[in-house]
Amino acid sequence: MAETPGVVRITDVAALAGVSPSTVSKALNDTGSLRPATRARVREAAERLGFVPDAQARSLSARRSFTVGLLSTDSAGRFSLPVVLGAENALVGGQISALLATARHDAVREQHHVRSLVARRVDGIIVTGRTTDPRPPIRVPMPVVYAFAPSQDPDDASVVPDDAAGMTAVAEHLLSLGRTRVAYVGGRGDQAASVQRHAALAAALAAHGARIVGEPQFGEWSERWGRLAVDVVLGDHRAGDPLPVDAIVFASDQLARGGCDRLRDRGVRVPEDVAVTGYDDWEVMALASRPPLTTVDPQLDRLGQRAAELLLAAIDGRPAHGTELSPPRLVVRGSTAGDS
Amino acid sequence: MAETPGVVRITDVAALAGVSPSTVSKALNDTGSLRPATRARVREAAERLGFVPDAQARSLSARRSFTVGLLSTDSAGRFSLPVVLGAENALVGGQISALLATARHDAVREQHHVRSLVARRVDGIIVTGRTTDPRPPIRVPMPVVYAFAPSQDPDDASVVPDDAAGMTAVAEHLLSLGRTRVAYVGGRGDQAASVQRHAALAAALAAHGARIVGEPQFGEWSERWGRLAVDVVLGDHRAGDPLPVDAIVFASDQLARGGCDRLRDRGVRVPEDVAVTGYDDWEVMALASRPPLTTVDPQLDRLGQRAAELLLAAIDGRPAHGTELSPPRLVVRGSTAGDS
DNA sequence: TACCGTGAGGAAAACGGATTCCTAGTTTCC
DNA sequence: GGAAACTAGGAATCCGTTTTCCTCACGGTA
Repeated sequence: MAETPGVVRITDVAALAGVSPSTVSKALNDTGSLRPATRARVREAAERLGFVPDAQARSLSARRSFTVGLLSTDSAGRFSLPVVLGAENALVGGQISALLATARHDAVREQHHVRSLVARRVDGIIVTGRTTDPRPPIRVPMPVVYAFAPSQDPDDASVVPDDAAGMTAVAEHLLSLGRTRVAYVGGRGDQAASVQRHAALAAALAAHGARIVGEPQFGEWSERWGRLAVDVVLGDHRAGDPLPVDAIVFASDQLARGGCDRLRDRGVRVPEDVAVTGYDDWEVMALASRPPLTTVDPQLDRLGQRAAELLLAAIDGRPAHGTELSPPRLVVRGSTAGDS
Repeated sequence: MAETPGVVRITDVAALAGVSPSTVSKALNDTGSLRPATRARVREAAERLGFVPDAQARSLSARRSFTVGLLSTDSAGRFSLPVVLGAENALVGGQISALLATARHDAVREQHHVRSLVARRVDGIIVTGRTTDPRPPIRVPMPVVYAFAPSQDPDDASVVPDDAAGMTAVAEHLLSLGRTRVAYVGGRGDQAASVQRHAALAAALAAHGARIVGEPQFGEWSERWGRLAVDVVLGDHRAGDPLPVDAIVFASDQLARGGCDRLRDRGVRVPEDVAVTGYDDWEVMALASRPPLTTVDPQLDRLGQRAAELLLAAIDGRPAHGTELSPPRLVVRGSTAGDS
């Protein structure tokens, strides 16, 4: 093959600067001892030619690939996508490239992807999942950080959203508005997100002498269930009667949006009669809801970023252990406060 | 460095199969002349060990990296995500890995990513965008396929959703239901998706002797605008009066959902009085709408897959030129048909 | 002036594992 | 029994950057 056009090699830079390739390498990597003038001349030549060192050749001597794998069990990506993007973004800063591997919830495919990443000698892997339920660890000869879905092995490095902090913020927000009769509506009862959020809400309310009204309601993660759950919570309440609750905490924005719709249908005013909160800050839901939802933004991009930081540190020989919580952010909108 | 544990090399397979590395290579690549029995034995050994050839070493002799870049201008990814996933999926089949590069709508960052991909000697690049509006081409010394957002250069290989086909299907569906007084509500008037869909709808209706009632309405891609647009379309219509339209075609599911909500608020029955259609088949919108939306699924995963196929062909020396249309699929639900 | 230390830059080896000639050994068929 | 065809191994090859020596020149010191 003739030399590929458009690709600039270190020898081209060397020729333009009138030095040897090794000098170029030293100049660009700030190693060796060179006269400042030479260094500058080489730098300028590299700049002029738009030289970017060949990553493959680079990894040859460096014995690392400057590449990490992003393994996602969740191809649909409602949650893992922001995590992946956050991670990718943080990696770019460190001159690291991201290999995408989506396994669409299929163990065989995942195994295949893992092998492929190992074959490519990635420096590390970030594993994300579809839910916050702990997942089986992968066994690979390089550092791994689990993001969003933690590893079942508590010694592995994981970063998960701090749902307890999120729900505590919700509870304190509601209490500060004087709401004390709070109902909880979750999604699937077999998932950590439903259960943990309930537990955190109950604990936060209890800490201020309040508690959840009635049983927590579990169903599915859909607007439909949000609507139905409102009927369950309100029971046979009729317009004019005193309401059994003055706030409903939903475990997702979808649920909360369905809830708002149903409350409106039944003539219950939000937030005057009943305050409503969601979770996730999925803007397309939270903003389209009437009224817009007070919710918790889990800041998944930051979570992904943090996972990338931990992975880079591990690659650098400073591995982390255990599960780290990534802080959420309360977003107050019209469904609890009257101002919008 | 001692041999990294967990990494299976060709020598390991060779040892297990009791042959030499070169024999393993020939067996797995179907080259050279080997006894079928030997081939089978090697294959089994490779299978047992989970051998995946080191991509770097492979690229040494093959003079290609077996890696392609997925350059996305759209980090949020409502549309580019399915495209990227579809592409990634198609690539995996060809033993190709996907390097993710998201540029979040920033030319400088994009340039940086492009350089990085070139430095990694990717075999090709798939470029996706946030909208279907044509985008400036990138200049790189390897094949490029533009997916979703076509290149401004008509000679470049692009794959875009066939909105005309989608809207034609919508028009024919409505006409088959006897609806002839059709209004159109688009999103942003400066975007191709809004404008082209309108043109296609108008043309399809005209082909059957019908035409769009009133002016096309353009606004923004939100449920809010969908609601407002209904008021514009219905004008000062009051319950009981004959309606000015018997169908409203919205350019997105979000718009259509807002439209349905507003129609219901005003006492107009969907689909009995007015049929409603959306676009995108964004399930979280289309299914949560009351009634569920008849819509067009652009099948973006297939589009991404097709882009990957074209790229692989181009890498293989058979480049494509011009823009290819990727077929959509009409999804009929309760907002036009009564059955659900 | 001779010697040594040091700074600057070049030459060449190392990096890595799959691939691919080329050749030797083995079978098969007249 | 010999020649052709087949099978499989040995060793060179692939790539561009990094890194390790080395050399050479220069200046300071004895």
